[in-house]
This record gives sequence, C-alpha cells and structure tokens, in this order.
Amino acid sequence: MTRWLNDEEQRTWRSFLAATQLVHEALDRQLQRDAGMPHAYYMILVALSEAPGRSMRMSELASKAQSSQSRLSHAVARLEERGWVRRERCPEDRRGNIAVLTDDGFAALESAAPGHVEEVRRALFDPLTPEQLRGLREICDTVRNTLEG
Amino acid sequence: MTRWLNDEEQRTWRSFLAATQLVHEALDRQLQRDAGMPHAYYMILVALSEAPGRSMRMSELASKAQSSQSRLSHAVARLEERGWVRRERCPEDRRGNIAVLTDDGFAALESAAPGHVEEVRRALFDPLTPEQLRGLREICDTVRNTLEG
DNA sequence: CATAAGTGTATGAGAGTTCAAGTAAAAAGT
DNA sequence: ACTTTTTACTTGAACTCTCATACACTTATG
Repeated sequence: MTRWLNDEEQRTWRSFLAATQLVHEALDRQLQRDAGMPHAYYMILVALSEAPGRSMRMSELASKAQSSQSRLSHAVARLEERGWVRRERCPEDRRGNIAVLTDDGFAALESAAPGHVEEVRRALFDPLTPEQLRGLREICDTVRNTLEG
Repeated sequence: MTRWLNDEEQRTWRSFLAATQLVHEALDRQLQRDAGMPHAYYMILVALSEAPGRSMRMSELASKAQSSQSRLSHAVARLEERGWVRRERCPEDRRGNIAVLTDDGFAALESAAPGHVEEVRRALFDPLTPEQLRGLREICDTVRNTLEG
C-alpha cells in the first residue's frame, strides 16, 4: 500500500535534506554572526525595502517574506524594539497594520547585504554550473506551484 | 566590489528559498500533526533504527541525523521522556553516551513512516520528472561537498 | 439596523534551536 | 607522574517558531 522510496529515491531525498539544511544553516549563521539577525528577519527587511514607501500591510508582508502571520507579528515586534521597523494603523481598514522600514532599518539592511550575497554565492551559486542553476530554478518553480496552489 | 545577484539569479535564489522552505514546512507539519514529532526527531529515530543494535554514540548520531550536538542532546532528552530512546554509558570511553532506540520508539517510527513517505512524494517526487530528480540529486551532492568539506 | 460571520492582527504558552559555558574523561606534552 | 589540551557530551538562558486563542473591526445576513 505505502509507496516506499527505493534506494535511488532514498539517496536523492537524503541528499536534498542535507543540502538544503546546510544552505539554510549557512545563511542563518552568517547573518546572525555578521548582522545580528536571523534570515527570516532579513527577508522581512528586504520585502519592506522593495515596497513603495518602504511600507506594507502586515498580511501582504507575511506572504512576501514567506512568513506565517503569527511569526511575522512576533518578528516585527522585535524589529520594532530595535528601531528598524515601526507600525502604523491603516486608515482605510482600521483592523490593519502597516509595517514601515525606518532609516535605521534600511541602514541595517544595507550593511548586512554584501556579506549575505557573498554567502549566497558561496553556498549555492558558485558550486553549480549555469545549466544546473537553470534546472534548479525549474525544479523549485514546480515545487512551489505544487505546494502553494 | 560586491558580486550582487542579477535578475535571473535573484529569481532563482528566491524560488529556491520558497520551495525548500515549503517542503520543510510541509514535512514538519505532517509529522507534527500525524505523529506528534518534528522532522528533526524523526530523523533521529530513523538514524537509530538503521544502526546495528538500534544504538549509536551521540556524536555519530548527531552527524547521521544532521544535528548539532547540542540540538541532539536536547532532543534525545525529550525522546527519553517519551520512552522512545534511552541512554547508556559507553564502556570503552566513559565520556561517551550511547543512544538506544526502544521498542516503543521503533513502533512510533513504524507508525509514522507511511504518512511521512506519502508527504515526501507529494511535496517533492511526484511533481518532478525523473530527469529533474537526477539533476536535483547532483545539485544537492555538489552543494553538500562544498559546504561539508 | 441588529446580529452573525468573516478578516486582520496580536498575544501567550509551549516547544525547539542556538550559543556559550560547564563537566568529565581521555590523550598529549613535559 | 603531572599538567595541559582535546574530546564527548550536557546544561541553561535567550530567542524564535508554532498553535490556539482572543480582539477589534468589517462585511454579510435576516
């Protein structure tokens, strides 16, 4: 009844787990060490920095930063304590909150970015060939379409 | 100076982040919901179940289960509370600890496995073609060699 | 309109992870 | 032999994440 993995599939699966975990851990460690923030916080700052007015509704921010709403809420609370983000009440919908990236937050992002990009290259881009990267992109898009829809 | 990512690379990177996070979250949710354990614990049980005598030194277990020593130590403490694992002192090296999978632990693993495999297929294998899986395996092996060595 | 149902977000508790520091035993140096 | 260094593992605190719940406001419903 159960469609067990054969040996080849087992090896693929375990290699996938190991590799993806290594990449995520490398990113998290680098950012924590050099910029004092976990990768999840970095993604929030990035998403805000790219939004018009460097601000976004919480729920939209959650989806752009690939975060649950609860996680985002806690994270933004911490970021607010550091002065990197502030929250404003939404005028049109008074339930809503708008997260705004402060100048300090933008500066923190700017100073974290170069080291982060370097780590991304080291961990993923540099070891792979251009064809592998194209293939990886398609694989990831496919997986996203499956799990998001 | 900084080798920023171009548009194509940005898209690949973000797709990679989204896809891998979705897969890991799907696994974690399924196991937590259906078996009451996070994926990290499942990997520990799997590693033990495959070892001779269903037992292993803590440090070896940490590497097989892709865990830090500290994480493993905490995790095994929890697994011990549930009666799924017990710890024995190592006779040859009295610093060492040996984690042993109990019968209850093995039973918990057996009952968790089918749902887990199904989720692995749903999240990763089913959506991808055989060629993509071969490519993915090579990509992951390359990344592992880069980040582990 | 009143009230029920739904949305957007926050909050608190519980659990897992990380980092730094601590203990104990083995190995290496002198 | 005796100290130093290294190895194996644990522990505690701080932090993040998840889940369930609560709250405030908005939108449907009768």
